[in-house]
Amino acid sequence: MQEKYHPGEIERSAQAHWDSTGAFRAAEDSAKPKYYCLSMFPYPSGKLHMGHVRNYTIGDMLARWHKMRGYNVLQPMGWDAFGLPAENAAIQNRVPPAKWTWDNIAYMKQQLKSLGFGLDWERELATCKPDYYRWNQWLFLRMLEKGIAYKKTQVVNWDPVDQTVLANEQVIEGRGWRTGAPVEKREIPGYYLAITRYADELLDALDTLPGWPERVKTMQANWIGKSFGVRFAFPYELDGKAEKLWVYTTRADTLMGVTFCAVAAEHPLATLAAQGNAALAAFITECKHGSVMEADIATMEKKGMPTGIFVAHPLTGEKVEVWVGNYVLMGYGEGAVMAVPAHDERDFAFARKYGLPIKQVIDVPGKSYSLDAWQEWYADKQGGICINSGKYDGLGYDAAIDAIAADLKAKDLGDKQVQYRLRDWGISRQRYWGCPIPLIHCESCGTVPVPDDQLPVVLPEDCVPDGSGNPLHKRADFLNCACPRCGKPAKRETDTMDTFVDSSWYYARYCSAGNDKAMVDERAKYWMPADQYIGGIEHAILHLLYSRFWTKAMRDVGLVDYDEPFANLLTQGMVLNHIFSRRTDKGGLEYFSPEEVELIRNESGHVTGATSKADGRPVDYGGVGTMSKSKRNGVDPQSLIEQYGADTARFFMMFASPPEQTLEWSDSGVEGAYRFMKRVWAYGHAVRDAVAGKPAMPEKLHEAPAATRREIHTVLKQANYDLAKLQFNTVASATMKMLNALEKMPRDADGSNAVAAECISILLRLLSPIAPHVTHALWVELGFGADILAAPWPEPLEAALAQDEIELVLQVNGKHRGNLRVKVGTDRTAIEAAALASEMAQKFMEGRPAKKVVVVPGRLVNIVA
RNA sequence: GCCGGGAUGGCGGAAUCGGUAGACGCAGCGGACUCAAAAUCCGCCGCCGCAAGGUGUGUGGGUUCGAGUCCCACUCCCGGCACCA
Repeated sequence: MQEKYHPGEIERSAQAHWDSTGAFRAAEDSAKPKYYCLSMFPYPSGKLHMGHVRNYTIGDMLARWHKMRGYNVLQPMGWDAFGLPAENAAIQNRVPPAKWTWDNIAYMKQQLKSLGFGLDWERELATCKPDYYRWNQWLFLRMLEKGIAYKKTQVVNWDPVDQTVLANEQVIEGRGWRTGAPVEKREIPGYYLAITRYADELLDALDTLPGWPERVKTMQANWIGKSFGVRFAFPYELDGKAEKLWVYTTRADTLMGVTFCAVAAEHPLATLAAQGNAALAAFITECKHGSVMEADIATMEKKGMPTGIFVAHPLTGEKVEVWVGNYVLMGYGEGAVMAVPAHDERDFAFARKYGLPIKQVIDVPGKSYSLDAWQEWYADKQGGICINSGKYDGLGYDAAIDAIAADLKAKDLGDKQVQYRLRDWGISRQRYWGCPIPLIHCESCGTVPVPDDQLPVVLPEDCVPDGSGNPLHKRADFLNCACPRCGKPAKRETDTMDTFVDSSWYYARYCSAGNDKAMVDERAKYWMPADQYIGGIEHAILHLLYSRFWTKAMRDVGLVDYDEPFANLLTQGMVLNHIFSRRTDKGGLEYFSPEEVELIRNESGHVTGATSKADGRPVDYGGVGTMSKSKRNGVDPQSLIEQYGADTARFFMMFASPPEQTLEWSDSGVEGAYRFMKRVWAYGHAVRDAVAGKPAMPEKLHEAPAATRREIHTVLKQANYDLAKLQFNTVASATMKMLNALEKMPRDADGSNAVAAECISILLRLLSPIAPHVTHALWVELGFGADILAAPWPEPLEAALAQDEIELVLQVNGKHRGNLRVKVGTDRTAIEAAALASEMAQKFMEGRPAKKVVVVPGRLVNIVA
């Protein structure tokens, strides 16, 4: 064994040991309690980035910690292998997405191995493999049978130049990213999953997840957005026939303040009014431009135009004009809203812009209403009472809604209704690199499901998309088939599934690896639900909600017997880096990686801009943002691993900040982690002979070794507390504190060898989940055993922690003035007396008598003078 | 815009229940070793001040013997917003 620290050799040898002993192969038949440690699988974008290193180091840390605490641990890994970046790479390099994806997987797998993660590779999966995605297709067909999957129209971003559907990400300021052409909204048919049927269960079951962060549960609850309101109609006549314009509101108490209604551009009333009204037709066309993203819609200028159509107020019969508003969405609610400008901020702004009447119907005592500016209280539900509302005057929020809903019901014009913000999950994608939707279109039989025995519908792997639509349209061998019902020639569906489908159940498939007869089997019942799920906070809503829904759907098909997939959730913060971009000639956006630019900083060191190293011209600085392939701001950990080794990379990543916190990337500081690894290695060698003698701990230790031992056990106690909180940065710093203390301990006093032996064994075990290679090598070298993974997790000893004096903080009037040493167990009166008698207290009391003395046991004394 | 989160030295961060603000590192400064450099080791290190001391946790208020921590109002930054994953 070498005295100098060579991480490359140490790490190769430790990894070879784990491989040859099958250290991380998980078996179901263990008497130990199981611990399923699951990290979100990566998209194979090419190389690992720092977010992956952070994610998987956290997971590996938890897995190894639990293994040493006696759990039967499963930690699998796989690939979220379908998706848009593979098509983008194909457009750029003319390489089939399949080849690009498999090459990336091979490279990233080798990177994961070099980081020493304790993964069970025998359960590896990739969602782009037919033996995986056939089960997406199979369950989709079950959902179709149960009516959970159904067809309706969806609104998509349409690039009129490339003649293709764009992802939201591909729309930049309302234009196509490649063509720069203004994007249009287009309605096309697609398949939906009725997640809203599970809305109540998805909401209520959040209470059964104590191991989930409150913030994630709050976000999901708000996303589901259960509201109690009133669905009612404004009656009107059309060609002599009675019609109704339906709307939904949570503010029925303000119904008497309605001064107009607004409908979406796609609403039938808008279409009707546009006939013979060229201006309105033009406005409706204008509304159909722009992106479908909610953020864009919410921030764009609110515009509207009257239709000339009037409906009747359901209670007063007064005429109310219908407007078309660009902010009303057809796909949400009824595609129409009532407008109460006096008590809704958006309606208020809209009414003021177009000179529409504003009628105050809610009053809060002590406040005065003014049309000059919107005030927060106008929308207050709690303190207000109805005014200008006829028979409802004087009623509060709840009473008014009850009365108004009852009157609407009596007129058969509406009733109370529970509504959700959550919408059904549209899973159709007009893209090539995804799981084919297993349907066949037959001229005689219509849409026919592919029979189970013909699954999977295999995606051809040799297509190369060119940016102008789905290449499957040109693949005769894929497209043409026989109708399963009548046998006549038919066409396959070319839409593929949203990749969120793939990631909604992969964790259950790890547990049933290799089964070609069933989606999941008995083994899933052993391992699921996952005891710990770890992944980025950016998945707080969509991926986690879809997975919860998919689990319930699988349960209802009888595949699994659990209700929720993830018992405990750790949402790691994003790893951020600077973003640089430049507008292309066509109006698209080109990103620059941080290595390709020279930074411009202001006096305080903040980045304000940059220039390209290639051409010297300025690039736009977009602030910091999450590391992503598309923004080209990811940092490849490979150079770190090569230069310093995996242990340093892992240690630094854990040390840098607590897991849940956002981390702005900077590689200064890696040196410190590397220095620490070298010091651990050197200290191990320095005490090797002392430890080899297996020195016994004496009954009575000398003062110096006793103090060192107390410090190590105190730090260990804190570290174990921090581990339970999943606060790994202070666990890393605890190992540094331990080494500092051990290095300072004089090695000649009686018992110092025994303390060194005990404490280095504690240090190595505490450090092993973070830096498993160096600790594995030293554990063996120092003769503690053949495998540190088999060693028990260290616990602090009470005997080592005992002390007879403690130091209290002495304050005068709340200001820290000194310290006070007292024997353990000194009573309050004696502490007060000692405090008052102390020199510092006398000095700062300046002769004033003590009005009060606050004693916090074990902590401080505060004299109020 | 809406929903969720965050802000502490030059930098990353620590401070468990409201009780010594800045643990542990990075950077910096001074020193030792060296022909020299690297590596390593020792010391200093929030700001103002010679010192005593004062001051300090994004901003402004409040509660308390005592506030980074609790309350109110605000600013900026990050994540999500349903076709990035």
